[in-house]
Amino acid sequence: MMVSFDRTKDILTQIKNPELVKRRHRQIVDAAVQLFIEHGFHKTTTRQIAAAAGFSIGSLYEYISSKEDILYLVCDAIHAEVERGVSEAMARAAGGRSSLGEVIREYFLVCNRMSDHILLIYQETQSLPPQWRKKVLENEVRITGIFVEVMAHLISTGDLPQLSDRAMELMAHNISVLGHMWTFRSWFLARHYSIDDYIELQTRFILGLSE
Amino acid sequence: MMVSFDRTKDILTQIKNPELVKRRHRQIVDAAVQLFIEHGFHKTTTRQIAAAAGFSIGSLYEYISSKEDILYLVCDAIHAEVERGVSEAMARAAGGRSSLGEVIREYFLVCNRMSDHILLIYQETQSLPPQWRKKVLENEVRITGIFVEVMAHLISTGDLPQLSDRAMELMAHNISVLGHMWTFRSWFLARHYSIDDYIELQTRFILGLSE
DNA sequence: ATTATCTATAGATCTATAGATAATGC
DNA sequence: ATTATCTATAGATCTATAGATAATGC
Repeated sequence: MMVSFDRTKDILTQIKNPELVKRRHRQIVDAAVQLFIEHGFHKTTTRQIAAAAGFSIGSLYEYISSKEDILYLVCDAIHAEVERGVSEAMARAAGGRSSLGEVIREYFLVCNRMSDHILLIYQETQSLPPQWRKKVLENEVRITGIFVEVMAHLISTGDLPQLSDRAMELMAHNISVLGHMWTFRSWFLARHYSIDDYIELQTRFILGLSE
Repeated sequence: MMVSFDRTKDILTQIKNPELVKRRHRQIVDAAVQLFIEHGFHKTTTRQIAAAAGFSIGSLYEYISSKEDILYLVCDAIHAEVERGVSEAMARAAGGRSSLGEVIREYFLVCNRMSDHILLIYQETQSLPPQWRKKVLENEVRITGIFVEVMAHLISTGDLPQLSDRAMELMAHNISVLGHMWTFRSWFLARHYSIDDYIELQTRFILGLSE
């Protein structure tokens, strides 16, 4: 899956042409995502990344200044892609008479589609230097914030029962994490439930409906 | 926090005295848990582990045959400790007239107490060789299974509404993961909720009660 | 004699860079 | 002249083991 990218500005580089930097960063990210998913961050070497991106190890280091830079580019690109997916999904869900059920459905489908990428974030965020780990966690909060907004809107239109702000915020986190759960427990869940089963059962669970 | 241990049998060793092996393995685990929590598995060296455990690098390798062995011992010890905590908690919750609310409360308190350890499992399980990753994931299923049993019992006594087996199993996974969520989102949650707030709100959420 | 421990290091990486070469634009 | 790329390797680790030494039990 292609992941979008635009965090060039945070990374030091020797190269003058900004368009070129952008293109090379994209190549680096696309190569690294696949390798990290397959082997993990630590077992992937900078040489492998350079080779997969199609240039030499020397050139690679003209566009980044450390291996951690690559992980940051990767995490940020994944979040951008997830956020884009969620925003589009929200727009689609808001098309008809929007309901929380549809929002959950669209979001869980994004999680299903980007399963490997979300798992990667769970496993490797810790390997980032602190200042960048912080940025990556802020991305996570921003995505959760989308659900808060949707829920607040649904409450205002009466399509969702009244909730305190704190309960609503926690519910937004729950929705986020139950989406992620499909990715990090798929080794079990996917053997017992299809993604559609999962969505249906979890929607009932979240909305507090009995069967 | 001390973590218990009994997976000596899986690890090859040159040493004849089984009691000694057990004691050394425990030392290795106790040293490694702290180092892994602080620096992660990959950034911790075998020398650091040997030093923290109180013997030489040469001796360390008499008791294990690879660095991954240590990670396996650590993951297994953590699961044993969590499982012990959960079992005790279940026993306590079952003391009076047991309710799912009390079970959740006791379990979430275990997660709160073992926060760093649970986080470690989330981050480093991937670094295990496949056969041992499998064992670690089985541990996770076993712990979830405890909730399934409790819920089945509560349904049989009428203390919990009727549920299909699949819905019940998924609910057990949700309880597990929402407990873990307190550990891997504490960077956000702990700033807004105390553990008691968290338990109360999540209990309402899981039981499908309105406010 | 056997078992456990230690010291010293082989051997294998891997990241990051220096310096040489090629490509581009005036 | 300037910018981008490549090759070759310095320098720094780190895991795992070989061989020497100490401790234990008969």
